Amino acid sequence: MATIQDVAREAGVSISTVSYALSGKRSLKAETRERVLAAAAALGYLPHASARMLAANRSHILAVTAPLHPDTDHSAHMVFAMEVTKAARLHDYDTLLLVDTDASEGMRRSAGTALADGIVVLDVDAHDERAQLARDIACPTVFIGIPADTTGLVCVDLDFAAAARDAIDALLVAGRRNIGLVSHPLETMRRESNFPLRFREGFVDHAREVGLEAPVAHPEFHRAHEAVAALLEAQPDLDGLVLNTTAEVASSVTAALVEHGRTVPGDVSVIAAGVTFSTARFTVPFDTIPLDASASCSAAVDLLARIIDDGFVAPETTLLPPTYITRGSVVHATTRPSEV
Amino acid sequence: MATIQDVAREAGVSISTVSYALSGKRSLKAETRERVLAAAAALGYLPHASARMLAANRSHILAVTAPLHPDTDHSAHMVFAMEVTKAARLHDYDTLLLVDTDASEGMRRSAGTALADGIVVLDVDAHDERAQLARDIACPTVFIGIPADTTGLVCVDLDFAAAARDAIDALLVAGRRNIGLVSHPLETMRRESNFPLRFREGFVDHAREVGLEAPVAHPEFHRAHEAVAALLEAQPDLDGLVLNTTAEVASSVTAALVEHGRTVPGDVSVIAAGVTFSTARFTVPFDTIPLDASASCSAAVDLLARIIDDGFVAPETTLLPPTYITRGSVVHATTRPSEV
DNA sequence: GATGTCTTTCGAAGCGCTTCGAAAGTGGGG
DNA sequence: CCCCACTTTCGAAGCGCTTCGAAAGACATC
Repeated sequence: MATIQDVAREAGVSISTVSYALSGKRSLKAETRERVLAAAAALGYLPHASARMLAANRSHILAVTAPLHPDTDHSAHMVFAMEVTKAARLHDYDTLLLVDTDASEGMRRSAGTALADGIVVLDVDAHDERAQLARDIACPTVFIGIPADTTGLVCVDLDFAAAARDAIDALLVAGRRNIGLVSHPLETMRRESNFPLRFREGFVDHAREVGLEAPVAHPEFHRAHEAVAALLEAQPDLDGLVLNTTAEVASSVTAALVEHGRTVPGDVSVIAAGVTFSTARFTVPFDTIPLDASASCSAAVDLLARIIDDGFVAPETTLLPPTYITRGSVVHATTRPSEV
Repeated sequence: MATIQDVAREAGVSISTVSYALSGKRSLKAETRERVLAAAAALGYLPHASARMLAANRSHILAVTAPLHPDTDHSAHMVFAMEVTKAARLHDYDTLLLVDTDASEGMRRSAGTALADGIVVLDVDAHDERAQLARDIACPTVFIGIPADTTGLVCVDLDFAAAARDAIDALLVAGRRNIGLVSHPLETMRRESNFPLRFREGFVDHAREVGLEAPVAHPEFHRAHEAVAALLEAQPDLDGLVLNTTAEVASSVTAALVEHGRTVPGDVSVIAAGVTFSTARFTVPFDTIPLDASASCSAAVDLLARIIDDGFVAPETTLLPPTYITRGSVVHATTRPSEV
């Protein structure tokens, strides 16, 4: 491996000149800079990562902590880890993956050894132990997700409550007033995974505000049919459905409704909200208010990079505004084919 | 952050003594070692990662390259990345995640800057560009998966051909002779993702060896029904089915067979082989010859650690023997309920 | 008492880079 | 022709650790 020494010799300059030519942190005569760059290219020079880290006191590494719960959706997990990694590369950071039991211990370790310049926390529970940890260690940290107590933290997430409100409003505009929510399994809620709670709360609150009775179902894995049955029991005139649930359940909802003699979107209009999966390939593609991993991760990493690079003091919570994607699963009540 | 200097002062010894006390690379008087350890603990000392890397010329970091193809199964992807990470921790390595377009460029970068001590390559195609890259860069690399040309590489994977043979043999033992294979989408095959090819080849070869006609279906995403129809067309007496396919297709196979008037396992016995997902929650749980991510990743990381630490010269390919999990989806042909 | 052998600890070099301060070179104004 | 300001480049310190060689001390042997 070529070192900065080799480049200096090749270009006939000192190593500090090489360093400045490559970093651009001081001005050099254009001709010198080019000679250095040419020499570096000729030798295939890449700076030694640890030497650079040590001297500059910056690792250009972000740690990503992604613990594993029994109900963790591996697919969503990976998407977030990947999106963080992609966003990080745009700021010239690499990402260290901390999983499993190592999510907390690794966070302490990578901060304590100065291995990581910053930390991105994924899959945040309401009472996540990593919240206190983040306060204790002196390492810039951004949460994707919002724990119960955000004091002293920096958190980024989709505004799930707004997403729930938007979903209800979209159904109201379509003349739907008997609206149900298919939420996540109770096990997930019990663990206080934060976003299903925030979504449900936003849903229930807004329903009350606009004067709706709005039942909520919490189907177990793959139990779409039972969820639909439960909602129809509570609300026989169900004409609007909000899905904040797993891909498995969502993909079976249309079939379940059909089995109960309801058409989609005529009898029941459906919106998937706060979900990471796409409904584009479903029998009936649903209007979606996505939890856009790319957007959340970009926002989080951008923030983190600013904190690390510029000492930016970020607000405790940054809520990303929801966006609405129309796919045709919401139609106005008067146009219901079944009423013909 | 406390440095080794602080520990040395606290313990009243030189920094080299601290280093040896912590690394154990030279013998010290027991009392001295304990004094040093106590001082280190009291100060909450953690060695500065980059300083250690620079001095020891070892980063204790493994890079994991996981590119993204359109048909990539995120879930399986994450499981592998996580299992590599877990296995790496057992050898005191952290893992750097390289995704997307960065899979190749990042491999070059992390090797060229000495950021990583070794590389684990995931999701290997038959003609993967990372194979040549691995030969070019001087960095220990292990492939999980087997490219077409393994010259000069180190590859670890489930013995898919053996898994296919075992699946056929298990069905033969159960008196089944009209056996079909549900394989992956043609798009996946075309990309030459290696394991579906190796499985299919093992299947076709062994079927020929034992004198079976054995049709193969390549359903697109979610098209289990069509695959079953195609196989029944080719083989109306189908009584054995091997699944080396996606979780979505596998989970719908039983329903598709039932729609064609076939019971499982009576009329058609089914084995899922070379798959990462569990069939435990399926309507009929299938006998499985799993592609065990944990086993593959452990084997790969163990190998890589030995190569890095001891200069071990590993064989080009290490095929892991398949294991058979019985779940009741294979019964002997004479016991078919439908023949009653 | 000198020599050799162990054990235990220390000092210092060096890993490859960044960065500060200063030296060397250049040119305009007095 | 000297001085000053500016540009351009260099030298050296230092980041925190590992590791080699050697010093210092203890003890047995001749």
